[in-house]
Amino acid sequence: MTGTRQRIIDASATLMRRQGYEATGMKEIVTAASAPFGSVYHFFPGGKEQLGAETIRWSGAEYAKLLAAALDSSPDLAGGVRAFFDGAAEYLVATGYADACPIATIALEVSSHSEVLRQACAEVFEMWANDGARRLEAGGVPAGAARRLAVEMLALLEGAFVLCRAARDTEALRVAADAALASLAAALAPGPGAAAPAPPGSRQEER
Amino acid sequence: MTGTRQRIIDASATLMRRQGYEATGMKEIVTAASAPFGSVYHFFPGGKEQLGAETIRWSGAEYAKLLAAALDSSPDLAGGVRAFFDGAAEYLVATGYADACPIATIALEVSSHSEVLRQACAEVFEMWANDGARRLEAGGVPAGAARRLAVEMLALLEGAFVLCRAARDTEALRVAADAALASLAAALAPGPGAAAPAPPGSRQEER
DNA sequence: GTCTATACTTTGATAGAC
DNA sequence: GTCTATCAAAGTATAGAC
Repeated sequence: MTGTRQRIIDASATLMRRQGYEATGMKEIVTAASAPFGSVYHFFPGGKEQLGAETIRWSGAEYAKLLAAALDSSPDLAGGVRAFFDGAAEYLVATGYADACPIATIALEVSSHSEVLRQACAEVFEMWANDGARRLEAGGVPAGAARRLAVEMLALLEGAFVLCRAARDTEALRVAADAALASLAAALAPGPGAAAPAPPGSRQEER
Repeated sequence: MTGTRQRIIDASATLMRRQGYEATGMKEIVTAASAPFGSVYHFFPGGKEQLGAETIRWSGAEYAKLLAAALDSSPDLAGGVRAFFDGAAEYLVATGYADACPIATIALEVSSHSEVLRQACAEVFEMWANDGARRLEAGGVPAGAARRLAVEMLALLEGAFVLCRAARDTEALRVAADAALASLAAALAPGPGAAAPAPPGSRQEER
């Protein structure tokens, strides 16, 4: 049995992921969490902003686990990256194009409005980029290129989410996945200009 | 002297670009537009949703002009792409990381809430992708790769905007620009595996 | 600590004088 | 067509009984 406090965060995360921060009301959250209205101010005396900050950090940690699981699902890096993008697209379609990045909507909404929430989003993005860079480096990407490639992949993912949700179509995610894999292959190649051998089992695109 | 109606759209575009759709109030808009409150319902009988839709379409068309101007500023494609990303980063910093994509925040907010607004955003993104693909093709990118490359660049741009606004840092935009130029160079290369000659005057990165 | 009732503010929207 | 006054509803937040 999960506690009331965590149920509130769960409900907040689900609603804010789909609707954003501004459109999600405190009453809506406690209703979805099956909690009395007063509870939210008992557990989060800082009000909506505190709840928002905790929602962002919790969602960010959960999504990092998802990323790790996808990368672990394949022996080679390319397969893991492909699995993550494929899984994101599948989930997006399954939820009627509602559930993409758990914090991107909030990030854009609050960046110029709440320093507390903006920073919480920044920390989550930074954690994802760091985690990604470490995994890339462990998989053979040169140290000097790992961070750059991780940020590139994250930007491709986030941008594709924006386009896919608006279009109700997965084209952008498929394009982003191919682009991410092509950049990965280039980074894994021994030298610039030389063609990288395609890892076995990966659907390598040529560019 | 611009009309009241256009002044309202201007104000709406500026505010929604920075704060999004939900956080921007009708009263805030008419105040910024120096218009009486009743005017907004005189010109936009459909209320906030109609004003939002017109704001999205107008902002989208304006941004398309900006894209065209950047691409026209350089004789070669790579220089134009570089100019656009550089200009976006410069403007972002100049506005205190407030002004990035004019419609991305709205797109994420309303995608699961208003079909009218979602479609308006989808049409704008589609127009940008189409414009981009045509320019790429005119610049020498093979017909089969132009659309894919345009969508990739758009995703890189949108994703970088999300990351840059949250981090208050231009790293992601710089990474996205390099990635876009690398993909462009690969698409312009005569055959896969062969190195593309760097166009004169462009700051070509090797990967 | 759980829950209800309510205070106060702001929202989108309308009516109607001019 | 311009502008003011106002409405009903929803927003966040608080007080206080239990």
